[in-house]
Amino acid sequence: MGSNCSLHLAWPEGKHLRNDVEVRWSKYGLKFTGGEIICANQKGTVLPATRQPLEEGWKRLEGMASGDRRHGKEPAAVEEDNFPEGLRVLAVDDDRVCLRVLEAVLRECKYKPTGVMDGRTALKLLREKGEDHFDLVITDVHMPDMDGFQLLELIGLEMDLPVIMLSVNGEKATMYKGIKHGACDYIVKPADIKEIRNIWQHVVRKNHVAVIHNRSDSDDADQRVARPVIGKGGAKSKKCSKKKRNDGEGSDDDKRGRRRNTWKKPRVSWTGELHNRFLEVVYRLGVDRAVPKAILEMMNVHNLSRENVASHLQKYRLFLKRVTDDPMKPNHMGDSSESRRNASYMGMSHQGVLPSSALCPCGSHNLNAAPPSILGPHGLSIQPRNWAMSTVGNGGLMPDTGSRHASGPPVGLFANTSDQPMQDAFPRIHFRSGKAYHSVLRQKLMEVNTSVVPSSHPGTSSVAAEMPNGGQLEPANQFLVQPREQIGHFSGPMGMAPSAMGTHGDTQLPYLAGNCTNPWQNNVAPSSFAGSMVGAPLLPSSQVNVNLPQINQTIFAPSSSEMAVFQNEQQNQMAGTNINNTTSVDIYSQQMTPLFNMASNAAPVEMTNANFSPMNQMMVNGGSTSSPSLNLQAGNPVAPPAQMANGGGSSSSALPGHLDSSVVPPAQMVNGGGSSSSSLPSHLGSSVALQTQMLNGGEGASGILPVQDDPARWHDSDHQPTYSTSNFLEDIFASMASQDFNPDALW
DNA sequence: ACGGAAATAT
DNA sequence: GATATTTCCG
Repeated sequence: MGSNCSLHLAWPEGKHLRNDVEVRWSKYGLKFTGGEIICANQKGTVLPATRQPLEEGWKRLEGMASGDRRHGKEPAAVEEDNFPEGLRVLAVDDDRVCLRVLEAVLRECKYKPTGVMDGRTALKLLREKGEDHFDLVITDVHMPDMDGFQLLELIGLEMDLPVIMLSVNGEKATMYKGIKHGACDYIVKPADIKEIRNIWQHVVRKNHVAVIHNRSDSDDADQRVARPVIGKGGAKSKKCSKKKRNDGEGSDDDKRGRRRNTWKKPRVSWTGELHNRFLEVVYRLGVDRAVPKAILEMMNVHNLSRENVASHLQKYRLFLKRVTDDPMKPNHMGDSSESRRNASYMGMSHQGVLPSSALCPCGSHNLNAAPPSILGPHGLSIQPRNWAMSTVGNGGLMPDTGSRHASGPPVGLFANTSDQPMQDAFPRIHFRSGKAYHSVLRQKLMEVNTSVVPSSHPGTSSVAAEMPNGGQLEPANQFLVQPREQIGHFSGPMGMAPSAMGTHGDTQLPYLAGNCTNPWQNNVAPSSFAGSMVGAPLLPSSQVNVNLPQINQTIFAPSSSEMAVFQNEQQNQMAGTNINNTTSVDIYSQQMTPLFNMASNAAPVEMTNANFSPMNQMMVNGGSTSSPSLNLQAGNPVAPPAQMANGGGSSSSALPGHLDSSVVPPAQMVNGGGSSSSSLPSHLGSSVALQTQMLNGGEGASGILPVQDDPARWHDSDHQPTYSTSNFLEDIFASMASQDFNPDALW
C-alpha cells in the first residue's frame, strides 16, 4: 500500500517531532536519537534510568511497526500472507481531518474503517453494536469529554477488543499510560502508514492468545498490561535497576500490598471537604503529632492513602512555612506574581466548603465518627480527568485565580464546594518571625482554620457566597486586622475552627497583617479570614472577575494606639486606590475577611452573583468599644465571630458586642460579572465604587465612610435570599457559643 | 514511616 | 507556564 501515504499530513507540524530517522519525542525534550534514548522531564532535566520504565519497550518500538505490548511479546512475525483483509477497525478521533485521514489510510491498508468523532460516540457505538462488530479500535488519546484513556478503560471493562492508541506528541508517559490502561499498542502521530498496516497483527494475536490469557485471570488488567512493557527488553538490566518495583524485588511493595497493579493511582482531588477534614484532624492531633499515618487514620477516608496525606501535609506545611517566613512585603497592587504564589496555598485554610450543617464541624465533631456524607461513600473524590477545567471549587475561599476558573460556572460555587477540588490557594498570613516553629505553626493552624464557611446553599447559583448582610452593610470585606502583637486573642472563628482555638487559649492570633502601614496591600490576609471568606466569593487575589469590584479591606484592629495610625494609613491608601471597580482586586482580596455584621434585623442575603464578592468585614474592635448589641453585619456569613473579636487585647469575648458599633463599614459591593442587575443591591452595582471603610473601634468616625445601606434592598426579588437570617445567626451563635468559645469542648 | 524533593499530571 | 499530586529516596 502506498507506503508513501503518511499520516504526516494529517497532523499539524510542530506537534510531533518525529521523522524517519531520528525521533525527538515530545515537548518535554525526550529524544530518541540513533538508537539512544535520552529521557528528559518537563524541565529539560535528563532523567536517570530509573525513571524510564519504557526504556526498553521504547527501543523496541523503534524498529517494529507494532507489537503486542500488552502481553509483553514481540509482535508476532506474521506473514504478510496471513493478512486478513477487511478487518473492521473503529477509528476514534475528535479531529475530523485526522479521522478522515486515518480512515483513508486504513482503507488503503485494506481495513474496513468506521470512524466516529469522539470517545463517547465510539463507546456508544461499541455497546450498541457489540464487540463482535469490530475487530480493532484505534483511538486518539487527546479528546475532550472522553479521552482515549477513558475509552480504553471502558472498553477494557466491557469488552475484549484490541485498542491501539494514537498519541500526538509521542511522549513516553502518554504511551505508557495508554498501555497501562489497556492499549495493546500505541502509535505516535504522525504515524507511518506501515505502522497502521501492521495493526492487524493485534487482531490475529488476540485470537491466538486468547488462551494464553488464562494467567491474566487473576491479575487484573492492570498488571498484565504494564508489565510487559517494562520487562521486555533483554538488555534492560541496567535501566531497570531501580525499576524494581515491578520486577521481582517488589517484596517490599508486595508486602504492603502496594504492588497494586501497575495502574496508576487515581489522582486524589483535595476538595474543600476533604481538606477541611484534614485540617480538623491536624488540629486535633496537634502540629507535633500530625504525621501522615495518624492523620490518615483519623481522617478515616476510604481510599485515601498515607502517601496522599503525606503529600498534602507537605504542601500544608509548606504553606504554613511560607506564611511564617514571608516577611511582609508591601505589595503593590500589581504584584501579581506574589499574589499568584499565594494563591497556590489559599486553599489551605479552612475552606468554606462545609455545608451549613457541617458548620460546626470543626472541632467538636468527632471526625472519626461518620464522615460527612459529603465526601461520598468513599470519601474521596477522584478527579475526573477534566475536573480542573470545570471546577474550581474553592471553598469559596479562594477566588479563582486562574483564568480557567473564570470560565467555570460561578454558580453554585458554594453549593458544590464540597466536592470540588479546592483551589489551593492559601491565604497569606504573615507571622512574625522569631517564634518557635511549632508555635508559629500552631498559630497558623488556628488562623487558618478559622474560617468556616457558612453553608452553601444549593440554590444559589452564583458564586458568591452568601452574605448575609445585615441591613446595613454592604461593605465590602473589611478585615480588621489587628496589629500583630495584639492579636493575641482570637476568639475563635465563628464558623469553625473552634477547636483550634480552644486549644490554645493563649495563642495569639497570628497576626494577619503586616504592619499597619500597609495593611491592605500586604497580603497579609489573615488566614483565618481567608477561610472565612468563604462564602463569599472571595475573590482571591488574583483575580476576580473583572467586573466585580470587590473590595475587601482589611482592617486592622486597633486595639492599640496603632489604630489611629492605622486608620490614617488606610485612609490614605484608600484614597489612592479608591475604588475602581474592576480594578485589581488583588490587593484587597486576600485580605478579605468576611465580616459578620449581623444586623439584627436585616436578613442576610446571599449574594449570589458570581462575580460578586462580598465584602467581608471583620470587625475589630478597637479598643474599647463595645457595643451592646450584636450586630453582625452581613458580610460573610461565615465570618467567624471570633475573628471579629477584638483586637486589642480585649477579651476574648469578642463577640458581637464589639462588632456592631465598631464597624462602620461601607464597603461596596460590586457585582460582577454578570449583570448588573444581579442580585446585589442597587447600590452595589458594579459601577459603584466602594469605599472602604474601616471599622474602627469607636465610631465610625475615623474617617471612614458611613455605610449606607438599605437593608431592604437585599431583599429584592432579584436576590435570592438564601440564607435566612435567623438561621444564619443561629449558626453563628451556635457555633460561637458552643464551639468556638469553648475550646475544651472541642476536641 | 517521614519528610523533602523530583517527576509528572492537569 | 504554573500548580497540584504522585512517586522516589534517603
